Amino acid sequence: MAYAEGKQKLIDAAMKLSAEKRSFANIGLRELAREAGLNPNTFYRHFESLDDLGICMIEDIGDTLSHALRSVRQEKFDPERVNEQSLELFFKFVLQYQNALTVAACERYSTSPEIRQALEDRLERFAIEIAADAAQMGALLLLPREQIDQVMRHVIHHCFRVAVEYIEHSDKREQIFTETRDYILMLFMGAIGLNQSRQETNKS
Amino acid sequence: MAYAEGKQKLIDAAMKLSAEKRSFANIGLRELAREAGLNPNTFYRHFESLDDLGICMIEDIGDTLSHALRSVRQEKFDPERVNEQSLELFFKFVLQYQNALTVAACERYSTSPEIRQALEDRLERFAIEIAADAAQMGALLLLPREQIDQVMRHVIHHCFRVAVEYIEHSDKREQIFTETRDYILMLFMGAIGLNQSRQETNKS
DNA sequence: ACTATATGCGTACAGTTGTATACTTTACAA
DNA sequence: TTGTAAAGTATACAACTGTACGCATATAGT
Repeated sequence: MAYAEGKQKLIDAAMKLSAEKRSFANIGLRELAREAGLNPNTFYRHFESLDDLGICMIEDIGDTLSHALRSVRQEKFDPERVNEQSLELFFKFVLQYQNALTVAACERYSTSPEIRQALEDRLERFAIEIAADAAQMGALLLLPREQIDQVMRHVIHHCFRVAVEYIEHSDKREQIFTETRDYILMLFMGAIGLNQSRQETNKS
Repeated sequence: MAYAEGKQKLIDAAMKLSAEKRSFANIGLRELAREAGLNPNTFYRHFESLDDLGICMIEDIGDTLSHALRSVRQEKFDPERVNEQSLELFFKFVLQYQNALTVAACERYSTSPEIRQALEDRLERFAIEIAADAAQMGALLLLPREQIDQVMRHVIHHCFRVAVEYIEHSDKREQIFTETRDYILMLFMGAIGLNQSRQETNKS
C-alpha cells in the first residue's frame, strides 16, 4: 500500500541532516520537511514530536545495522584471521552506511534521554550477538561468558567511535584499522590474563 | 581589574546549559545571556560568535581539568594500589566538576569542528601526561613508550565516557568503578602480552 | 457509489532568534 | 577633572520557528 512514503522521506532527511550536523537535537521541523520536499505540517501526520521521529530514526538505523550484521555472521572466516576479516567487513560496511553510522555514534550523547536509551539498547544487543559468535571461537572458550560480553561492549564502543573518524579522514583509514585490530587483540589477551590471575588467587 | 566579569558569567552559563542539554550547539545567544543575567547584546562585547565562546569554554574546562590533574600527580600513592587510588581520585573529581566533565565528554561529538578539535587536543595532552607518569611504574617499564601512550588514550576515552554515566546514575557508581578498574587492568595486561608475543615473532 | 481514513498543502499567528544602531554607565589614565 | 575605552542597556527589525485550522486529494472498504 505504499505505506507512508512521506514518513520514510522524513526519516531519511533526518538521518542526512543529523549526520551532517552531528546532532539531531538542533534540527528544525521545517528544515526537515524542506529537506524531505514536504510541507511542514505533513510532519504531524506521521510523528507526534521530534523526539518521536528521533526514535523512529534510531530504529531504522538499528534495523539497517542488524540486517547487515546478520549477513556478516553468515560469512565464512579463515580461523586464523577472524579478527582481521571481521574488521574488514565492518569498515567496508561503515563506508556503505556512512550516515547511519555517524548518527549512531553521535547520538549516544544526544540531548534526548529517550534517543540515548534506544541507541544504548541496540548497541547492547549487538554486543551480545557478537559475543555469542566469539564465544564459540577456540582461544576464548575458557573465558566466562559474562567477560566476553564485557569485552565486546568495549569493542563496540570503540568501533562506533572510530567509525566517524574512519569516514571523515580517508587518509587515516589504514592507521585506524591496525590500531583497532591491536586494540581488540589487547583486550582479549588482557581478558584471558586477568581471568587466569584471578583463578590463581582463588585457588591459593 | 575585575576583568571581564561578564565574560566569565557567559562562559559559566554556557557550561551549565551545555551540561544540562548535553549539547552546546543548540544554545541560543539570548538564552545564554538570560542565564548569565545579562543583556543579549553584551555577548558581542566579549565574543565574536557562538563558536568563539565555545572555544573559550573548552579552554576554561581544560584549565580546570589540567589544574586538578596537576594536584593529583603530586599525591603519594601506595605502589600496590596506584590504579585504584588514581581512579578514586578521578571519580571524586568527576563529581566535583560535573558540568565541565559532562561537557567535555559530550562535545567530542559536537557540531563544530573547531570545538571538537580543541577538545581532542586537550585530551591528547592529558593522555600523554598520564602516560609519562605511568611509564615510570614498575610493571610497565618494558613497554615501549608509544604503546603506553596508546593505552592511555584508550583509558582517557573510556574514563570520559563513563564519567557521564557516573554522574547521572548514582546507583551504578560502584559498578562503574570496578568495571573501569578491570578495563584498565585488562588493557595493560593485554599490552604487555601483545608486546611479548611480537618480540617473539620478531626473534624467530 | 459512498464513506471513511490517511496523507498532503496553504495560510496564519504568536513567539523566539540573531543582529544592527544608538544610548548610558563604569573604570581608569592623563 | 576631563577624556577615552570597555562593558552593559534599550529599542527595533527581519527571519525563522512550532503549531493550529481548514481544505484537498488519494486510497481502501463496504
